[in-house]
Amino acid sequence: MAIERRTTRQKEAIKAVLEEQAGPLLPDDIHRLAIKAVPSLGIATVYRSLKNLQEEGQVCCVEIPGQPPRYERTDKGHHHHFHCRNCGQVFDLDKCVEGLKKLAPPGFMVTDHEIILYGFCKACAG
Amino acid sequence: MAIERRTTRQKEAIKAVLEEQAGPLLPDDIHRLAIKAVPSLGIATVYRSLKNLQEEGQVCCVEIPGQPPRYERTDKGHHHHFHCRNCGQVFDLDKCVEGLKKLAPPGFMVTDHEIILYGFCKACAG
DNA sequence: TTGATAGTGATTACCTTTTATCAATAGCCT
DNA sequence: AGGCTATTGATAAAAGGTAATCACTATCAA
Repeated sequence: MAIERRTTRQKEAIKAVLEEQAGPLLPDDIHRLAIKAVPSLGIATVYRSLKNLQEEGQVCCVEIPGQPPRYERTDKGHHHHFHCRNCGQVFDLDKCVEGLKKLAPPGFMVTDHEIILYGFCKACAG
Repeated sequence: MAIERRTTRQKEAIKAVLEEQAGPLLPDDIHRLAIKAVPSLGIATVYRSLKNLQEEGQVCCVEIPGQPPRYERTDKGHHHHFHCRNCGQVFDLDKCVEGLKKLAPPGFMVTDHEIILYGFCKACAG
């Protein structure tokens, strides 16, 4: 049978951090934020929980080229990301664009896509 | 003074591979292809040459999320990439789309962007 | 042709992120 | 409350890609 899952303060804290946050977070960010609720929280537990949450489909992985994976809730629907070149933060973009499939050459089958905008966020551009 | 640069069979072979190839290549791909011209070619030389070519502006780095950097010539102009989920190859897409800057929230400054299509290339979809 | 030295190749070291280890702790069922 | 065992935290170690080392080779100016 499947392994019994127990509710722990650590897991709850990690889930809460992902719940509150708008954009995707690095494991280290999650650790830094969740440690406020559970000071003893270790980074290994963050990685373990993220793995479990991914398997359960509650969390997914967001990759910005050249950077380690970030994680966010899966319940946000189709969206893309903005990466600030100054502060490094990643923001969600809720809209998408049309005509992406037309970029592919004939014979190519497009199943999905990714758009990443780069620049300066409101705080860094101001 | 700057270090004197010498012409070698190794560098020429690496440049030739990048010249011929359509899409961006992994260091390992470059090695595998260039070794046909120079059988003794070591992987270290590939990394060294790529670094030099980047500094000289002849080559740039292309990153597909979750994958190690690939390299391609810089003389191809603005374009995007298609990543085949079956064979893993990366193809160039010469067109782009409009309205990308509109995806960013008010106050955000967009300097550049990246579009990556995923799916199956002609050979793998057929 | 020759000599100074940039370049090479095999290997090792490195760096960063992620996973494994393991004794100790803490959920949860009875 | 008691006991089984999932979970934790500190640490070591793995994994993957890249850079450093160093003795040897090869380029190129003289």
